[in-house]
Amino acid sequence: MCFLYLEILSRVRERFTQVVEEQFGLRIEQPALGFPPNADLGDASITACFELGKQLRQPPRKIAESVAARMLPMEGVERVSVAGPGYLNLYLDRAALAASVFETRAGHAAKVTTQAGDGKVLVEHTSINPNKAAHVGHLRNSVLGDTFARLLRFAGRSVEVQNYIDDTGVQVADVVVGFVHIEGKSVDEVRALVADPALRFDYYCWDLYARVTQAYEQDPALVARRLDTLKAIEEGHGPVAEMGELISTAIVRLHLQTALRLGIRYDLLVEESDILRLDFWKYAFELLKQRGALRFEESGKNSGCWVMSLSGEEGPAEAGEAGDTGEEGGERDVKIIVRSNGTVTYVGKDIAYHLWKFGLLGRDFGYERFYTYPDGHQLWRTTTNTQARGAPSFGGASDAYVVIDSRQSYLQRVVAAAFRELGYHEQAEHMHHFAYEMVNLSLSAAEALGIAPSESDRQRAYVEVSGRRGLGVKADELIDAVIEKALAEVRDRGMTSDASEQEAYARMVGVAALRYFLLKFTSRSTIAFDFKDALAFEGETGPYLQYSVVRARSIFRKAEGQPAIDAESGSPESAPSTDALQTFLEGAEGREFWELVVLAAQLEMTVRQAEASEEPAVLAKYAFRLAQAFNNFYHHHRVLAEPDPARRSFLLFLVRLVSETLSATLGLLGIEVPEHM
RNA sequence: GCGCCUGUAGCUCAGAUGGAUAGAGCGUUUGCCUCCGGAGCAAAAGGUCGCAGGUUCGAAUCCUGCCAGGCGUACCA
Repeated sequence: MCFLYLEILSRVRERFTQVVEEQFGLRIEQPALGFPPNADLGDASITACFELGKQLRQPPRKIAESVAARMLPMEGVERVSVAGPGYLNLYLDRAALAASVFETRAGHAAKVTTQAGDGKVLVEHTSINPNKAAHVGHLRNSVLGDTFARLLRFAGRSVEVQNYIDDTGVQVADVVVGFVHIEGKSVDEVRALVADPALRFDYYCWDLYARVTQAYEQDPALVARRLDTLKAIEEGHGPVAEMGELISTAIVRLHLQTALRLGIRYDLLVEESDILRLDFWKYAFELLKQRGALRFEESGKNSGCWVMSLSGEEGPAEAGEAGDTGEEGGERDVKIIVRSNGTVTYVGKDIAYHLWKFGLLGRDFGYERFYTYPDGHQLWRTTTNTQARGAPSFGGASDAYVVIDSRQSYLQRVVAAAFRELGYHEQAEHMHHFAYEMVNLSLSAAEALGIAPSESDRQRAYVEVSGRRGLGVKADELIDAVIEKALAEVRDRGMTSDASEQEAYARMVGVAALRYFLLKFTSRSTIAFDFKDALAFEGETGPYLQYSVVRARSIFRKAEGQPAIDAESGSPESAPSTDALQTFLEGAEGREFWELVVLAAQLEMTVRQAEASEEPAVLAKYAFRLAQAFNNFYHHHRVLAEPDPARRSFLLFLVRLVSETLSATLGLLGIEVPEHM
């Protein structure tokens, strides 16, 4: 029997619903639950009696009292009480919950899946234009996507991570223009640059891209070259296309390495060029026309275009919109999908891609092995050769998350609207735009980078990152800086003199600092990037979390070395007896221990909340609260010096339970824990 | 103009489905190593939750209107 919070709460709901139905003949859906402000008032509470009071025209407290009398017996719940104007508070069976959490964390119990988990979930993230080095904003995307994928897996879902590569877009074309028309380089010369070990090709392109953007402003002829170049790249043959391919593949490989430094991996790279060359759009276009989702404009400003109507995009719910009889006559809410010259817009390609994601296109890519990760994990890439065999089955998902910044909301809504127009309402519901806000530069960060803020920048107190202008913090430079700082700390503390160990620890600490920094903000919050905050190792930071686990593990290491402590209690394989647990979890001091157990028991519930709200920060905050609670405990109780063996055994059990929970949580955040730090 | 988002402590931010005394980190001030690791612990100070109404047993949270910011609304991607 499992007593983790998630299960207990659903049992409580069930029971409450049942009792209310028996007693009042009223069927309620999802009774409201809450958490009391402190453990004296209980471990969970039902707040539904207030709502019921209205319906039954009775005082909530009276209802709560009459229901309370019949809630028990219930597995996992020891006591029920009524408080205040009508809270129904539940006191859990402390020994049972503690033992259950321990069994689960120690891997003795079956892993809890927090939901039904039918079908594959696809998470698309990173998707950086392959024409320059990645910057902090891209890191936010990747870390959010990667963390979300990790917690979906924990929740029992089968997850496929895709990275969309816009290898035929204007941004790649711009860099090609730079090489060809500004630097006068040949394909071979660019190839030599890529191969040059002394040169960071992505940094080189970062600068070149900024130069090209500037050059466009001074030389209109160059803008014409840009169009030719884009066309050649889209068509896919000739030296220009070859150079585009060369650049984008080289940059993608560098982006993969950057992501890998933070522990981020992918399953599949989807290339836009393959979507074009396999005519995915043609099939999507046919489908859209067949089902009347697109309309050809014979006249007006959009004459010659295929457009999609966006009115009523929120589904059939809003029938009563009589207001727009104005001069535009509803023409306002249309989106051009096919231009008057016959070419398809970005949204069109995205519609085709998403149809494929859900297995609705009736077509598939070819696949080739692209990269093997150090741990053997295979990364695939799409190709036009659909005859190749041996690849796993990609796509065909039942849920798709797209991690893109919030500026893309409109386009995401257009894709969903297209699905509804096609009659795929179910799939439209399962398309999730995982939106997040930008990373800007704080004034001090801008200053550190030698960027002079404009007057309006000063007023807003931040500077916008701009790849186009070459303004921003390069991802690798930031990772270098944070690891370098961590290395200095690790050396200072002298935990090890082995240089390669020091480097390994510094890498883990630096990555933890950076990942946690990017995760602790909710995605709706704009980050004003500041070096001081991002490089902090104290307070609410990744290293603080790691440190907590390191301390806990250090106790076990020392415990094993003490002959007075037997192997069993030194590293408890099983929980203490029920009697012992009850004894130590009672009373004023027991309450302190109990609060730790409760917190640890809430991991699954927290993961579910993070998943449902599409908010990894929820999990990050949970990790911090758990670490704080543990550090507090650590400071107030000496485990190894405890003279009473039974009590020492219990304290070890508690340390084990919490540290296992915390390291599991850190795993979900992509944070590794070094042995020393 | 229309649409979406944001406004909480000096600074940076949490506050799921309305719930019990609005929290944390940083910074400031002050304590704590005879004790398993001080990247730590504890305490103090710091709040008209942008403003004004409304809904109800109860509002930082929901509704309306203002104010201030951001983003979007391309035959760009």
